[in-house]
Amino acid sequence: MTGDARISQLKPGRRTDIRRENERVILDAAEKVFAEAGFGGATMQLIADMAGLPKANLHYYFATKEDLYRRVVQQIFEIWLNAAMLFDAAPGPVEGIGGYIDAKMDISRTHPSGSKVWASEVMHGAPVIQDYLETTLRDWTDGRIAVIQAWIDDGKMRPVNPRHLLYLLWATTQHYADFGHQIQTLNDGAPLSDRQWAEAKASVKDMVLRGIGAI
Amino acid sequence: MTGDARISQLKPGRRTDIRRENERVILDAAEKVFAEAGFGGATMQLIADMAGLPKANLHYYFATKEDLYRRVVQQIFEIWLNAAMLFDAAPGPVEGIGGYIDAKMDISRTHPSGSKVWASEVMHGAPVIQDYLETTLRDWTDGRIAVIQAWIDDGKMRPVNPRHLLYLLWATTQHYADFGHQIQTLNDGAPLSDRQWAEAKASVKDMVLRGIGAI
DNA sequence: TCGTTTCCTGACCGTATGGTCAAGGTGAAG
DNA sequence: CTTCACCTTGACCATACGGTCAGGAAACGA
Repeated sequence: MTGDARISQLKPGRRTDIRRENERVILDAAEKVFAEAGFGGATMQLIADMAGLPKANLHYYFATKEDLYRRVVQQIFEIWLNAAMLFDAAPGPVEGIGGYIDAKMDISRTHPSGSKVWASEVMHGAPVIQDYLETTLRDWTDGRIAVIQAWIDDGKMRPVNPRHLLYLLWATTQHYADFGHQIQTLNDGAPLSDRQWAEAKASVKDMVLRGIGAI
Repeated sequence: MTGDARISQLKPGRRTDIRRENERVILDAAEKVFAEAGFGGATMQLIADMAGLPKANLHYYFATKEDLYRRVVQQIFEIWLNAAMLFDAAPGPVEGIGGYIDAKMDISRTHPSGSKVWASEVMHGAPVIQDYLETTLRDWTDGRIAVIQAWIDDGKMRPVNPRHLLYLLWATTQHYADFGHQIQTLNDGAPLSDRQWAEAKASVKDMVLRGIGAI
């Protein structure tokens, strides 16, 4: 009880470390609770319990529930963007889009809560991250459309509509996180095994890359 | 639109008509509010305002918020199932899957709120419709997998994993409803026009049917 | 007309929630 | 040891929410 395993710092124990560590714990708990209950259904008490901290302590680090939620969504957005970089260094659609599918599928498996929070936020009209949609996401989308168009112009894939290809990629890869519960239910209640995840990734890549004439 | 002209009965004014009409108005309002705010974020007062009825009147027709929500979700589930019938009467994947994509895309356009409520329900672990997932949806899925497998065996399409093909279809078509706000934002803030919807449907069908070697 | 069933609704209630606060704890620097 | 900035938290508060209820208004059938 006294030996709190929360902080495993050995040497520094700096104040900033306490802050960083607690913010980390709270954000992780909040991501789960927001994903499972939605913004309205989530309660600060629930998040506090899951974080193993008293509720008042959350308000010391995050002024309001909305502030906490905003931080969670921003965190997810960065993960999306990082995964998106695979697109650029690729010589063609097989590596670029194939790698993007791999990355997004991996994220759906490792960060399902984040994906759900993002989906929920967008479904509710993106009250918190509307500006991100209008700036960062739009710019990124335009850039990727240009890359795909270049591949098309180079004859590396069929002339498909790049925008709707992106939507198909987003939809399909995130489906394995957002609708993970439905997929699990249709899998006799068991989470997808390593083998099944590999099969899912291979199937998606196969259908998409064939669909765009890249293989 | 849920006009405020609640009761436009001229002749019969039957009791059952009053009940039916008010339930209709309430369910429509509830679908919108649940879609926009989630179950937790939705309030009976909000639904009442949108329905143009006093809150106490909602509780006359629907005992609890959860009852009302349950009815909304069931209503959506039936729409899904109806659209799914197109699958059966088709001689091959071009008509069957192509028609299914058309139908699902149309639903995404005409019933975006319903799709969002369904998505939200599943994302939160399907607390209300878990039994539907385990029975009706599972049976339907197994049946469609058999149909697709038969098409594959008949050489009408490439041997893809039918289950993951279904997931790709669900994900992509519902994406246009669930992420409609994001799509609209990336479309300069304007809803997709008739022409753009047609382009979306054509693009999805083209990529999918090519991906499975049906065309 | 009267009686009965159904519908309508303002006022009310217990509870749970987001948020506040003041008092106390903690650790490092001087 | 003292100081001081930072961290912790039980207790508390105002509000908003889901739900209740009693009493009245319509809508029928007879």
